[in-house]
Amino acid sequence: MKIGQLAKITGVSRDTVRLYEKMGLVKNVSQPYEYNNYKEYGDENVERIKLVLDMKKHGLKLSECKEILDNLENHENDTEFRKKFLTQKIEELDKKIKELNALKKTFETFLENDGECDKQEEIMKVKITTKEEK
Amino acid sequence: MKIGQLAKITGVSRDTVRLYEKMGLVKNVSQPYEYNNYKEYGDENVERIKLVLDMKKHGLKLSECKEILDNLENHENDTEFRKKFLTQKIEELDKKIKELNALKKTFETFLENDGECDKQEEIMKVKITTKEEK
DNA sequence: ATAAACCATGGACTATAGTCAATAGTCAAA
DNA sequence: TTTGACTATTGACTATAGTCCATGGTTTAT
Repeated sequence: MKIGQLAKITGVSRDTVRLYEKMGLVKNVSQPYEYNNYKEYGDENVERIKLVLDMKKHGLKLSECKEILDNLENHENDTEFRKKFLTQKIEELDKKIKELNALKKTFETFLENDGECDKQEEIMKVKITTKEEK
Repeated sequence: MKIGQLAKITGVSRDTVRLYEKMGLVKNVSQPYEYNNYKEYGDENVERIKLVLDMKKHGLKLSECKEILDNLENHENDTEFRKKFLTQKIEELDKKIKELNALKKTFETFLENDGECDKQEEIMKVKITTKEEK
């Protein structure tokens, strides 16, 4: 498929596809054909980009996404490696989920304490402590 | 407290504190004292920065963190507003948690399918489809 | 056939979130 | 008292993740 179609399907801009291509997140791209100078993008790039967007959404930077894609693709037959690698990634996700739940709880505490102020008194109130003396 | 102490407690650099101060994430900062040109930072900034780091970790940008802090601090007595606002933030967190769980499931699928290839064949295999003809 | 929409490439530009260096003054410990 | 650590401010620099533009060629629909 051509770049425009790939961009459209995945919902990113052509420029973004080109950036991802340069970074190695989009692969299996043909050389520009002689007869029209256009390039052909392998279909798997749809899934690659979607996975990248998914990971990016949760704070992974593109270099980290690349590392993950590379590790999975470069060890297709090394079951041991993949198992270790994926298990680790899953653990990292679990950690993130826990953190998010903690943050959620923080907000819920703010909510609960409203009306009967308590914790947000500490945290959210601007105490104007103008120390002018030494 | 002075900037160095605030930085140390929260684990960010002095420069970061200064940046946050300029952005309004760190507040209640005195003018530089005449006798030594140093500034005094209110203690609440510890909690503010910690909350910012917590939110940042999950993809919120500083401007969004500021919006949240501002909304909470500027509506201390508007229980209705706070309730609506916090409820919405909590919903957003829930959405993120769901997304993370989905991503986790994706990785778990990769893991399960190892050995008996299946889905990752589609996604992870580089099919070298070198189309040279029109 | 011609305009609109597409493609490739390169470079400039933007926003975000910092970090670093220069300058200059202050504090604290040896 | 002098060195090292701290502070303020400004501006430059960095990395990340794009976007936009210019140029020039191609394809497609009218």
